[in-house]
Amino acid sequence: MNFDFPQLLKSLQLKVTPQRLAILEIMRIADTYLSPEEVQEQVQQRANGKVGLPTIYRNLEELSAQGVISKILHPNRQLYYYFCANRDHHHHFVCLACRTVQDLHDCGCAEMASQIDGQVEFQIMQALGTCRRCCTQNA
Amino acid sequence: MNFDFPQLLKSLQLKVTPQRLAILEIMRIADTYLSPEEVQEQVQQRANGKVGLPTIYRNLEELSAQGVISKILHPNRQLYYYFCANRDHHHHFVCLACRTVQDLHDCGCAEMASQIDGQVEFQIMQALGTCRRCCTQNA
DNA sequence: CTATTAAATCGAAATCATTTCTATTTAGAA
DNA sequence: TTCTAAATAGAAATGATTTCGATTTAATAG
Ligand SMILES: [Mn+2]
Ligand SMILES: [Mn+2]
Ligand SMILES: [Zn+2]
Ligand SMILES: [Zn+2]
Repeated sequence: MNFDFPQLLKSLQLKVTPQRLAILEIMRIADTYLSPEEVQEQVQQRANGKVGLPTIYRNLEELSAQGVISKILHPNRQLYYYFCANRDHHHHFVCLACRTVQDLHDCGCAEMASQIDGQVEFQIMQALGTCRRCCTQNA
Repeated sequence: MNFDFPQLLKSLQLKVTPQRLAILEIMRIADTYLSPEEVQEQVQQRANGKVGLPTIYRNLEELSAQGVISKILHPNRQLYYYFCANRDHHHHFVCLACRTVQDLHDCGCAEMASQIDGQVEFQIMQALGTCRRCCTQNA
């Protein structure tokens, strides 16, 4: 992954704004998935500058659409995003207790897609549950 | 699948109400996924009796939680449900154009779960796109 | 450096799918 | 038939997300 965010944004034809850089930096250092509101809080804490919530929503969605960050599918149906440095094709296991995310390689995506009679546009694949650490603590 | 819905409801410890039976019947005969509002419309058309929207929402969610119907993950983030008679473990390919659903067997769920360091509670897996029929028509 | 402009941001307000609430009804059991 | 927990109805609330119009700004060219 390219951690030169200004460069990254340029390559995506997006203007390099302080708001975007702040959002990207917060996502990069977060070790759990975050809601848009949480991203806003952290951006304000760190950068000490205000960023409007619509701006957060717009950018998180844009970055997600471009594959820079990934969207977490949560049972509560609200939006959460996670920055993953791993650029290889893979999926995630999400701990609902501590909000951490594990990478999952070895998926059956390709063979799954091969049995589809049509044009695949999205492939959703994600596991949810309780990570070992959280299992142990609450046992 | 047990198409004796009264029996099915009893086995799930749910009361056999006309509303539930109407919802189940509509879901069974639908050949596409449906939104709660669409279920309501069709229930009213067919049964000629009113069913409140909260009742529809509550029951669709309950039946989905019990595995009787499946929830469709749609990019617009609204709720959709689909009744699938196939009781074997499998997943779905959803056509966003005509709303039809294809069964997908041969998933890598098990091996995927095996690499997870924790307790899996949900496994989300779904493909979205355009079915061959729709591809052909719009070509 | 300045001018230009499309893109981006802002805050306020709107949206609307979904949920909650409470009174009433009803299925199922005794 | 009586009883009661479960289910339903309709009205109202909810609140995460989106939209809007005005303003600012990044990027480009001269
Ligand atoms: Mn990852
Ligand atoms: Mn199916
Ligand atoms: Zn955990
Ligand atoms: Zn189709």
